[in-house]
Amino acid sequence: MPATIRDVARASGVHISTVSRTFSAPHLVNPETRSRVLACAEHLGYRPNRAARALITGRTHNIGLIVADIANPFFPPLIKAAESAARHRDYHIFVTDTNEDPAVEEELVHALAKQVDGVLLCSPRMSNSLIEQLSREVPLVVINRQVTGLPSVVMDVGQGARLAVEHLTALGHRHIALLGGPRGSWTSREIRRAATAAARAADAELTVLGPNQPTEHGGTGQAEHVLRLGATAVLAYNDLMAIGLIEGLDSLGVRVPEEVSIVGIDDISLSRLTRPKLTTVANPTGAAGRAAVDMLLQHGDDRRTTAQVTLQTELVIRDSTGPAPTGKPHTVKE
Amino acid sequence: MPATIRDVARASGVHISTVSRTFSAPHLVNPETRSRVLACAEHLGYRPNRAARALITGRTHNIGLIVADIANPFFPPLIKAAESAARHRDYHIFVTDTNEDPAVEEELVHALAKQVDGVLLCSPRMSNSLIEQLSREVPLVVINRQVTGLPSVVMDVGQGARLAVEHLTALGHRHIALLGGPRGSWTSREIRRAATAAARAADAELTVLGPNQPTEHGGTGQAEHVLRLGATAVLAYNDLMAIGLIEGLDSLGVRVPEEVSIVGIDDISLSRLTRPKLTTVANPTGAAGRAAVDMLLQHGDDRRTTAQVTLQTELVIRDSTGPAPTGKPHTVKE
DNA sequence: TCTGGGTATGCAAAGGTTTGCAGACGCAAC
DNA sequence: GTTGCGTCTGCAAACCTTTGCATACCCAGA
Repeated sequence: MPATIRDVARASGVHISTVSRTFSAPHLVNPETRSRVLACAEHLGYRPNRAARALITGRTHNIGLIVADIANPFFPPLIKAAESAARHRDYHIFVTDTNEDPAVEEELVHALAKQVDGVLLCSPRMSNSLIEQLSREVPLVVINRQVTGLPSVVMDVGQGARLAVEHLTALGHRHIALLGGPRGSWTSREIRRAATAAARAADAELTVLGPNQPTEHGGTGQAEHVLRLGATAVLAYNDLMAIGLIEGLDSLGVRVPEEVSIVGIDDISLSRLTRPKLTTVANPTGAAGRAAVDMLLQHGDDRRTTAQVTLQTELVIRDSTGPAPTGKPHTVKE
Repeated sequence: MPATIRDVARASGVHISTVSRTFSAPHLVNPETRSRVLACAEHLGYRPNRAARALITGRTHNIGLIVADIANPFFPPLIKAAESAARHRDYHIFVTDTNEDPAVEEELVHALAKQVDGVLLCSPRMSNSLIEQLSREVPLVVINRQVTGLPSVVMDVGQGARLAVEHLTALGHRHIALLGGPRGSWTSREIRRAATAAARAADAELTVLGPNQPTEHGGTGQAEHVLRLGATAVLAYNDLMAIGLIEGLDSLGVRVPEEVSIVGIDDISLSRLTRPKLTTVANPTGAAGRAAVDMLLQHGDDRRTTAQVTLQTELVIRDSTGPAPTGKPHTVKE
């Protein structure tokens, strides 16, 4: 039903190669012929079949972007920035969601390969070795993870975690709980590493809780646990969990930050809307999305580039952190 | 570099057609041969090129999903439901974002055509005639809009708006402001139509403000306007705007719902997190996503099906609405 | 021994496009 | 009247698969 290059050639009385050139190398065809061809194409509603073109040129002008959970407000700004960067270079971004499932991740890379010129793997949950293996199938740029031999963009979440812990210890907190992220998360390991070191340096106790689902619910569910632990401050893997934790504590009658201080990570827009407003580590997600697209596209087919970009993070102090409570710790109501 | 069907054929000593059948019609090939071919394929890391396959079968097993703004929490549940429905039928969803720009919308349809078996057009901002025209290029299912001759899935937002207005008038509100959505939105027009009718029926006054950006910011910006108007209740185009409006009123020192009642639309998860919790019209976004995928896939190539599905909405009463204030209306602080 | 049927494989066209090469043509210079 | 060059266009191969048809073979039945 849709018109092909052959239809246009027939209608305008030229060979298909001339039609092809009219679109992809206009300077090679006589202006008169060109306008005739264009008129016929217009009239027939012809559009080059991008799949067929890609088959021969090897370029699809598409980029795949795989994220762990599109419902997590952390991702949309990154996605939008990537889309904007791609659009400027005449590329399109196809976003897919893995539901935090490593198996789906792998399958999506396979599905995208050959339909895109490269894949941005955002917060992958699968193993490094699998990622390396997949990178032989399609060019990969990894975001929120470092994989040796592969180009990557990470935010310096270790530094952020350190700043957060220092902020809390400076407020007098001696026992901090860390709400870990999901299994397989590089970021979660980094946070843990840095937070542990920072706590030790300040001679404070740090207890790791997890792994947890990186959602509001994952935070809510740990509220009781945090209280039982007797921690007076919590660093959460992300803002969503921090917000969930605030909710959970609230419904247990515990006030934030008077009784428990909470720090999130990401600085999603939502963190400015909650009460109290969330103290959090700001991640430059937009810059990360742009950088990833740049890295993928910059070096054409030259896959040897394995630059690793690290973006700075920043502690944003709002209302969910305060001085450690004096007196004895709260108790869980039975 | 990546292995093709030819490499596998050479390695296993059979014709390429046998390799092809090993993957797409295994029962047609001798078990012995099959396992030999599979071993070679495995060893070479061969994966069928989906683009090439699509070229000949005409099926890509991909579905495009175009949304107006991926950062709007309204969409992710819909996206996830669509993905899940698609996955069950061995399809993949490619999501793209238009930044609320009709021109980008059109371009994306063109880009997706031939790379997908159909496109789910979600909350389109372009004209009906353009949509019809594009539907000749690739099968389309429209969500959140009715276009004659095209399959569509809409939520009965008119009913929702009516319920909301009735709720407000029952609370004694005589002057309601309606925060309209973006230009080109079918939903916005429906809401306006239904709200106007419902207000007239209750003998209340309804003032339409807009068009507005369907974001938090779009709501914040209208706070002063609403006050100046003297309206005691507001129905917003979506929850994001409602939340923005609450913020805006809050910073003007106006209390919700004591002085102004606010109703949103969508019931995004965020609406349960704000203070006060938002009264809103719940949209069955998940069901809409699933229904759209079903409609697209159900009828194979039979494009004549133009079923129009309407899903029910529901008013969820929370804490942002209350009795109309007695006494004189508030005044804008200068 | 011949026929018939079933199974496994090969052959080649097809799908829509790009692109290196070669041919056609016109024109200027010698 | 050649030669040579430049511009435009056609030819056909190539990209990687799938699939209808033909072929080859084996085995059973008569």
